[in-house]
Amino acid sequence: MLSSSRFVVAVHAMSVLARFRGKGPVCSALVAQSVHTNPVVIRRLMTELEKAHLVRSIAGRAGGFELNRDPAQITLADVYFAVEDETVFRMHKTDPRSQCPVAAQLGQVLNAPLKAAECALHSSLAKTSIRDVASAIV
Amino acid sequence: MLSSSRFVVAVHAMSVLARFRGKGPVCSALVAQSVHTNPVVIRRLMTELEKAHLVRSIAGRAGGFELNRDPAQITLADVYFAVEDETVFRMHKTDPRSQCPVAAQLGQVLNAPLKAAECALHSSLAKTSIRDVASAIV
DNA sequence: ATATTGGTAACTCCAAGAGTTACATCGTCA
DNA sequence: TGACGATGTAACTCTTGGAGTTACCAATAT
Repeated sequence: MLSSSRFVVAVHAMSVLARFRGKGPVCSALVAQSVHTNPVVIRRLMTELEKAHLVRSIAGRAGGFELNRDPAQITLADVYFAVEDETVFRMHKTDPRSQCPVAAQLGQVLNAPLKAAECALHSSLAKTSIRDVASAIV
Repeated sequence: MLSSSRFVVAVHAMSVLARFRGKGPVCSALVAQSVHTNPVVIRRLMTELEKAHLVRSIAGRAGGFELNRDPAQITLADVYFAVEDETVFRMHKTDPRSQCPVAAQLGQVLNAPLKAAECALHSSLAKTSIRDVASAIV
């Protein structure tokens, strides 16, 4: 499985937005300070979250980012799959015409169980919402 | 989530070993040919699988690798966690003394749901054995 | 003895994330 | 309407980690 810290950072950012909900947009610099990173990194993440309709951006002066839905309606699964576009399992190159039947057929054989595992991960992450996370923070 | 192709390659190698089970050890060069990689890469992987007691190595001439258990008793979860030692989710650095309560507490708050998700992944992968994989290959 | 195999160190190569700087663009507000 | 403060994004560097490769030592069957 390939993992960066993108997912956790995205959850972090979404939690900040949740806590500022109703108080106007939050600028990337403020989120970046909390995450302890660069504003551009946050904006790039936000671009992906916006594509997934989880946040919206407001341009211009006094602009920033807001959650695009009730935080109770945004789950960790939503965030995960918005930001980690790769599939969970990375295949190596297999040659379907290989002499070795394992090399030739492994991809197809693993397809179902790996999909199932990805589904299980999704279901588990879907049980926790951004509201759950944000409200657990004092 | 951080993913390399290590997991899938390990399953590939284990499947090859399963098919040669009872016919003596399989050398790294043969596995490497099937996986289409370098024998050293296979040996390095095998070292990790051996630490997890999934395979054993036989040194010297006519040596190689064998499964260390009945392939029906080795699951994809065993292989996954033998080879992807990282936890599934990578945290960013958080400062517990941060002014921002999100930064200070996020790690602790996410701990349980992320553990649960990792568990769910484990359970799903545990449903498929190396025997299942190997026997699905003609 | 010798040939063949694993074990492992040391190095290079490559890809991807993260960080940074710079700048165009947008929209508010004085 | 003009300036300011924000996003959007390109371009670049730095770092990290996996993968590939070469080389050589240790082990062991023949």
